[in-house]
Amino acid sequence: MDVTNKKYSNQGIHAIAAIFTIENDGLSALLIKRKKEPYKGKWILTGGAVYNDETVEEGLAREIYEKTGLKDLYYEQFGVFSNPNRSPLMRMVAIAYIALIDIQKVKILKETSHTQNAEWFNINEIPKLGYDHEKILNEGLAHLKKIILKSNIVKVLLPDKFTMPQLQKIYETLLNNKYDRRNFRKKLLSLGLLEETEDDGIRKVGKPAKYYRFKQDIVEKSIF
Amino acid sequence: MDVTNKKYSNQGIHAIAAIFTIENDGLSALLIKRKKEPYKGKWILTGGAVYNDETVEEGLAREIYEKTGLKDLYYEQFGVFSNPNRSPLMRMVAIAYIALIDIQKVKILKETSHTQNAEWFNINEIPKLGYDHEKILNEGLAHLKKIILKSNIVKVLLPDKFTMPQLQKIYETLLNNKYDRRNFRKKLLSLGLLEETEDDGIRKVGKPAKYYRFKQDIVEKSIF
DNA sequence: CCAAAAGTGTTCAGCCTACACCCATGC
DNA sequence: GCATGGGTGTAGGCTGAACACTTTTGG
Repeated sequence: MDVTNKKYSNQGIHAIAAIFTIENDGLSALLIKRKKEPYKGKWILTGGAVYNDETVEEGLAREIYEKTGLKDLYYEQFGVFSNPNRSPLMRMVAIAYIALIDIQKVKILKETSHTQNAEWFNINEIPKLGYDHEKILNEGLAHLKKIILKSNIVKVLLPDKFTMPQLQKIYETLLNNKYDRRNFRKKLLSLGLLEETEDDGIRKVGKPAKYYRFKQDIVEKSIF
Repeated sequence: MDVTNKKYSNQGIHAIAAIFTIENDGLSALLIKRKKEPYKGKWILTGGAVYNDETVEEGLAREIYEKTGLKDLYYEQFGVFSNPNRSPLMRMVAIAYIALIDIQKVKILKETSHTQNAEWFNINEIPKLGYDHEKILNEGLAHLKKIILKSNIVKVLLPDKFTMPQLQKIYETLLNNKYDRRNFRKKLLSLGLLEETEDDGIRKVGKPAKYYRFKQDIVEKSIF
């Protein structure tokens, strides 16, 4: 192709992630407060321009680490946003991902991280966002709800060991639904993805729950 | 962002489609014979660089029309290929789509089109492809097989009116499976997506089949 | 011993699977 | 009238939904 042709020059790629986690009070998304124009002072999703020598996913991981201190997230590409005017300075095509992380990993990091400008927002309390990020976040959320049904992706939102009630709560939060305790347990165990593991010794009120873990990594399998 | 920073300069976007149709002898993909270096003489998928003033999907539709004469296909984005060396002249990120079209529309076009370099290949007889297009085609095919289960996407592979056996054959081809005629009919009718329509008058051997059409456009609904 | 939370089993309905015979047409 | 291809119904097994009581712990 003709490298100097004006039709193609000055294009760039944005890698952008809607980062989600589950907190006690439900699903949360991570937002960054922008420090520079354009959209100075606005909340936006995490991401940025991809360098020439990295894949889009490498660029995304780098941007997330630089801006939030988080790493080793689970990523999944779900869309492309390419309105020619979506970014004011030059033509940028956004490649959009959802990224998922277990809240416990976030908590461990929080004490040492450079997250002064990053904050978790409950999904029902998202402010207005800069760029086209509101659209990206909404489509990312829809994608998350879809994939939660079709694989054991919840694995990445949970600690290594977890109880049935914890697992059930995540499905109920994400799918905005209630399930019968007995049926839920039967269903999840029948999928053959879980194995029982030993108690973690922490005692709370009530009968202690059994602990489980996922036998294998992410697998495509219809959950509901 | 800094528009002149070397880290970001000289990037471009490829929109690339694995175009599929159903012919009598099964699923076929459209390939283009490349006329220039690099990969001169090799078969590749349809696509090309996106202009500054168009969305990726607009660029894709334009490229497909320029190179094959086809238009009004159904598109669905399924992946991003961004190995920094995937294209020799400059850094190009490929945004990959599947595109689907009814073979009858292709036949009508064929007589007048500029498709000297485009040819349909049965999916089991694909030659070696240039660039990373073999990988893109394989992942596109996997995507197609997935979505066929979850929506009435077959609509775009069929003429407006079709018979149950025609419909069944498409599912069997794509899913590489056999279904019982009675159960297939029951299942498809129970989804409520089809309505009976009048015969097209064309007579062949055997008892004439009833004709159906889809009541509405593409809908997400689990088919199997 | 009381409150809190988790574990457990059975019944019913709807759906999927397997399966064989009759019917309308062209030649 | 025969060959070709399409249409149709039923019985059994499986899966998902509804539902209430018992068990273990902390205080």
